Amino acid sequence: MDLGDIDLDHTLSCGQVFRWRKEGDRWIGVVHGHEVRIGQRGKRIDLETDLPNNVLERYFRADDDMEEVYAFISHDDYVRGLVRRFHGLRLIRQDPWECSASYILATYSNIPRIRKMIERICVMYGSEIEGGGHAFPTPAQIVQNEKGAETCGLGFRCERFVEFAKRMAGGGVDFEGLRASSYEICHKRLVSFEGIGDKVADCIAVFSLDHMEAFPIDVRIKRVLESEYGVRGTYGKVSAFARERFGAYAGYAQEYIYYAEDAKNRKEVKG
DNA sequence: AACCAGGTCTCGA
DNA sequence: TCGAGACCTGGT
Repeated sequence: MDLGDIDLDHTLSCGQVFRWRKEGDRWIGVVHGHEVRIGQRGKRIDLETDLPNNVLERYFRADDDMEEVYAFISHDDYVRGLVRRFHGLRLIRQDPWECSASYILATYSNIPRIRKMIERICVMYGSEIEGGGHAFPTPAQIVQNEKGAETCGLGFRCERFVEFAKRMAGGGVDFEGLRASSYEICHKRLVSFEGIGDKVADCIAVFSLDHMEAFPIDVRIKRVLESEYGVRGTYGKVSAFARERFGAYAGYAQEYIYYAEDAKNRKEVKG
């Protein structure tokens, strides 16, 4: 299998996906209801899964031309430096429903806790899969037992999560339509759902619906945009600046910046 | 032990 | 349209 120019460690630990863990030198995750074990030594990928190659290539966005991506976003020394440091960090094309549900849960929380919330949801609702893990639940599985979510430690996100599952189960969300539409239409539509605001809408757009110009802004990104570029103001204003500056691949720039800030925190914690 | 977290919603000005 | 507060809970 050829994943192209990719660094699995950066790609799977940068915070865009929540269900991967590293054991030894291999990453273990669940993709589209199948366990995937994958490792990397240099350019060589070793893989253990019953998923077809083309599904994984799609998941890892092997179709992205990274030279073009880097050309688009390398507008200044700051981003150029990040591209050099974290070369091979790629966006992942997640399942839209899993992505939406995950980022609704990610609201006003932190990654370790988000991972736990999602894991509890999967154990509570998801089908058992080969390898001993659980698939991410379907909307129908959640709707079937609404009360179950209350014991998963979701806090105020619980109601939003269940409501969105209901909406999904009722066929109220046309993800493929949103994938085919413009970024602006997609964002506008996503924001109309309860529990999805500007930031989560952009996460869904860029992480699962191929709108690579979407630029999610959380507190960290907000701080960086102010310190590096002197930009502040409303979400709409700041994200418009980022889309204008980094163009069609602004979402990639965002992920490199986010990961860089994450690395900074890890270093500080270690002292 | 406080502080803060991959924000969203509500509500006045 | 914009800024301010509240908000479950648990990591650090």
